[in-house]
Parts: sequence; structure tokens; C-alpha cells
Amino acid sequence: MSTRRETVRQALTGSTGFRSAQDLYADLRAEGSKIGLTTVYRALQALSDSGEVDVLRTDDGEAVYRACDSEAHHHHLVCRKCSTAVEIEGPAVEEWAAEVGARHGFTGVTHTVEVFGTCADCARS
Amino acid sequence: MSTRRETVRQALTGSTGFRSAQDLYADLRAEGSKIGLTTVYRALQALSDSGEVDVLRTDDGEAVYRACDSEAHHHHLVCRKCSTAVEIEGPAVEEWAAEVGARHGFTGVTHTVEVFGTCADCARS
DNA sequence: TTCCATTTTGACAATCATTTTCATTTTCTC
DNA sequence: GAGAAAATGAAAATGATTGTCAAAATGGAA
Repeated sequence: MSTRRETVRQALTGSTGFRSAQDLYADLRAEGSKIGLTTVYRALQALSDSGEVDVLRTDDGEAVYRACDSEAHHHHLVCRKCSTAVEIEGPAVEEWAAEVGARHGFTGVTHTVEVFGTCADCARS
Repeated sequence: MSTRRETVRQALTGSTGFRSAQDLYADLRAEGSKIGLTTVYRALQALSDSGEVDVLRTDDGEAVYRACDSEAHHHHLVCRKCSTAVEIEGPAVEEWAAEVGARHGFTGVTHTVEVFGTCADCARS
């Protein structure tokens, strides 16, 4: 396994929030790494494909990534200001989504659920 | 009020699915309109700002729009193949999201919920 | 109606994240 | 160690979206 992918994984693990490829690239370069932007994108793509990191899209369409503790299906409570995220679960939501899909004759039903807000720390300032 | 915005609104209303700005532009040009791409973007922006149309992002980050029947808060069950969408509600999900946010000390909590699947028509073929 | 101000429009250029290309370097395998 | 395969990165290409700016449509006021 590539050393570069490991570098990117660690850069992500060092943060509790969602980070963009550009962010990670800037950080890595700032701390002296000679990694290329293309490689950061490739590493994130691979990590995301293998399910090791979660991806979501910001309102302006940028992809942001997070190394979550759980590899199991879960959702996120994300701070609108600092992007810190908490992993959350909602069995009721899972069932609701499946049921709604079935009721309308849809098959292979999946869903995306994200909760946004301002975290306590950010609200304080 | 502009005639162009009305044109775009109608192009959207004529479809049950989510459509991208580029799609709508292509359709309008195909049916003879001399509308410009910039104008299509501006109209969609305005319609979305005023809450008249709903927006969401595809997996590859493209913005897609839909003129929904209800202006009230709701979610969508979207076909992965043809992008047809059904407006759905989930009171339980609303409460769950608010409760989860509050429990973690988040304020100004909002959420996004979308359900995807293959609709009965598409499954048949 | 006519004229000026305001708004809308659209062609074109500029952005910006992401992907491709392709030649070079590194890593594995024998 | 040699050669094939995989990984890397610089630079160019892509594609959606936004900014610029001058021309065209619109809306009153005279």
C-alpha cells in the first residue's frame, strides 16, 4: 500500500471535521510534504471507494471528506461554521426511508441524511 | 417580472424529475428559444432563492432543480435512473434531527434528507 | 408617443474544483 | 539486480458555474 495514501489518511484522521482535497493539499504542503495535488485526489478517491472515509458535498458542490470512527452506516451532525462533525445513528430513519421507498414501488433504496447546525463552541464566539 | 424566468419555470414544471441548468438550457434551445445559458443560471438562482424550486447536488456535484407542488418543507424520493421524484414527508425524521442536534448542543439545526432508488418503471426495463 | 433610467439579457471571458495525460520515479517480483 | 507494474506529479484539459460589460427590452414621466 502506498505511503502517500497513508499520508493523506493521517492528515484526515488528525481532524474531527470534513476537509476538502484542496484543504488537505494545502496543509500537507505547508508542513513540508512534496505530495502533488493529483495524488491527494487519487488517495481520497481510493479511501472513499474502500469506504474508509465518508464524503459529502458542500452547498457549493465541493467534495469534503472525513475519516470516521465507524465504518458502519451512519450519518453526521456537522457544524456549519467549523465543519466539526459528530457521528450519529438513527434506526428509525433507516426504517422510514426503506418503507417510504417500498411504498412507492422503488427498489434498491438508499438514502442520504445529514444534520447541520452551529456547535456549542462556535455559538459561544 | 421577467419573461425569461417564467420560461425557465415552465420548462421545469413540465418535468417530474430533477433537471440541471445545462439540461434545461439544451431543451429550451432545442425547442427554438434564443435564451442564453447565463440567463438560465440566473433564473434558477432566483427561483431557488425565493423557494419556488428545490435544489440538490448529484454525486458528481452538479446542481439539479425541481419545481415542487408543495412549498412547505419536504424531502424527495428520487429515481436513480430517470431522476423522477416523489415528494415525501417524514414528521418522525424532522423530530429526530432536531432532537439529535439539541442533544449535542447544536443550535440552528437544519437537515437534508433524500431517498434514492429505482422507480417501478425503470426497474421494468 | 417620446425620452431617459432601470432592469434584463446574452456572448464571452474568467474561475475553480476535479480529471486526464504522460513521462518519470518507485516498488515488486523473479 | 533487471524488468514489469504500480504510483506519482507537473501540466494541460474539462466542465459547471460565475463575472463582465455592452446591447436590448421595459417602464414610467413628460
